[in-house]
Amino acid sequence: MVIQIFNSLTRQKEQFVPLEEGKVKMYVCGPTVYNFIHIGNARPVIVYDTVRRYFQYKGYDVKYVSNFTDVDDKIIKAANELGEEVFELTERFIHAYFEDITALGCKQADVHPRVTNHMDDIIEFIKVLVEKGFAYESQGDVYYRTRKFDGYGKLSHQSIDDLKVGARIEAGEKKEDPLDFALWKAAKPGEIKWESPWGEGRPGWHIECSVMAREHLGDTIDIHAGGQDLTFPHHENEIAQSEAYTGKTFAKYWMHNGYINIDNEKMSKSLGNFVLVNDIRKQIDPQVLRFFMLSVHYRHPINFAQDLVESARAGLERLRTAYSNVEYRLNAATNLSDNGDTYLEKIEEIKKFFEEAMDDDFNTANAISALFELAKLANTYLNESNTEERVLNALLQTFNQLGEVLGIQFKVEAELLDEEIEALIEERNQARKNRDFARSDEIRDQLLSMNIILEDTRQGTRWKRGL
RNA sequence: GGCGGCUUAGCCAAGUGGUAAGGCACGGGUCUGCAACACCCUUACCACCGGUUCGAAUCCGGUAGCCGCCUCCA
Repeated sequence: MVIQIFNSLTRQKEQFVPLEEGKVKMYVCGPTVYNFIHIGNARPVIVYDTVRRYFQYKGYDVKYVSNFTDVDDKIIKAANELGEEVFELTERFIHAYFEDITALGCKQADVHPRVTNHMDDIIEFIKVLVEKGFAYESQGDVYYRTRKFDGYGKLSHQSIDDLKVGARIEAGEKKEDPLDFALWKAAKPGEIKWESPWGEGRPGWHIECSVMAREHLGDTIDIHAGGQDLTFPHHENEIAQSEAYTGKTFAKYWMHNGYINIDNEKMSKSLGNFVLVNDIRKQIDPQVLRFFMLSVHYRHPINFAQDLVESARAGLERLRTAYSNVEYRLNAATNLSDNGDTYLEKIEEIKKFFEEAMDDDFNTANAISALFELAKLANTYLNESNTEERVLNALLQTFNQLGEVLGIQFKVEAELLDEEIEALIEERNQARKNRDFARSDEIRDQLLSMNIILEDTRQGTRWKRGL
């Protein structure tokens, strides 16, 4: 099957055809590193990590690039407020970023380019745009001449004149046209700065992505992705810069994920309802957060609320329980059943359903429903009196394969109980044999208070930790 | 004003022409010493109005409500 991607550029689902057979070149706009990331920043990281994982599952060789914006106004402001050097601040939050996304089950990109490491490339790029007449210098700033670029507005589907209506016109404007945007900004006294043909300064916000995408992935890339809010102006401007520079298509497919609301309200500074990944992942299992995010289609808004996360938690727990129950049964497989093939076929059907869901514009909500089907199948199988290792193994393997695509682990690391707890379980089983249920219930409650949940089965007493 | 999105059961959420996946919660049942896990059963006037069609949650038109973007920083 072929993957269909909803392309923001055409506003349609399109078949994914790679530029180069078997390869995918992806660029995902990364964070401006002046603070810890919040869950709104985390959504694209999780979503596109999953996209990447699915391409890999399908056998593609993916080159995944995601930048760090490590110099910009917000960073300079934060550094000033904290009395910290810009590079110290950014280094600190880049480190924190990796910690956060790793906890969320996201792999690092193949390349994490930083603006400050590409200053020469950026200056060179701007120079070419000036030479070609797509940019002009004005009092130490350099601006992009949007009127000069024919396709301006094609991503946000706005005509340049409509855009102009909304554009701010400010006094003392150094731009020729209000729609023009800065490629290079002259440094103000005391600000971090780099030498350039236009004087000391630093790059504008949009130019970095054009430069770094080209540097690491080439003139044309397969997929360029980011949050919906980046469509305009950021991505529109990237297209203008890159296509003016190369004369080629910048990105074939544009993907944009929806926003996150907090308790049905927009996350905003004024409301003070920012949820930092660094805080929330200490309260909620980050795997639950990831599972929660993937339970909604990536292009739709998602509402972050305690009861909804709790419901996701319960769902993930159901999947994990099914997984560990299959594992537990592996020790008691009789290999006597005669309906193993039927189950193996059903597993294949579920896998197919999963793939069809993911092929259809990465419909993770449906993909997750396939996992619930798998759990139900596993549970039904475990109710059979005879089970075969090959079926149990196929169930576990499928859980693992599909979980790998979503970045969700069902397997809980094997853990040895202390002798004390083992002894308690043993004591309880003795008590049960002796029909001393008062004592056995007492022990069960005692273990429960240690977050150890006991489940009695025909094959013995199994235990798990609460999620 | 321009462009776009959303409205499906108590809650969440799939579903773009053939009378509604899945999850959470609730209720009933089976299993269990009791539980837990699990399984079975039950639960939908698809915002509203009109149209196209043999047939629409799905297409078209309209209405209502909610939401996003329309250039950072100064």
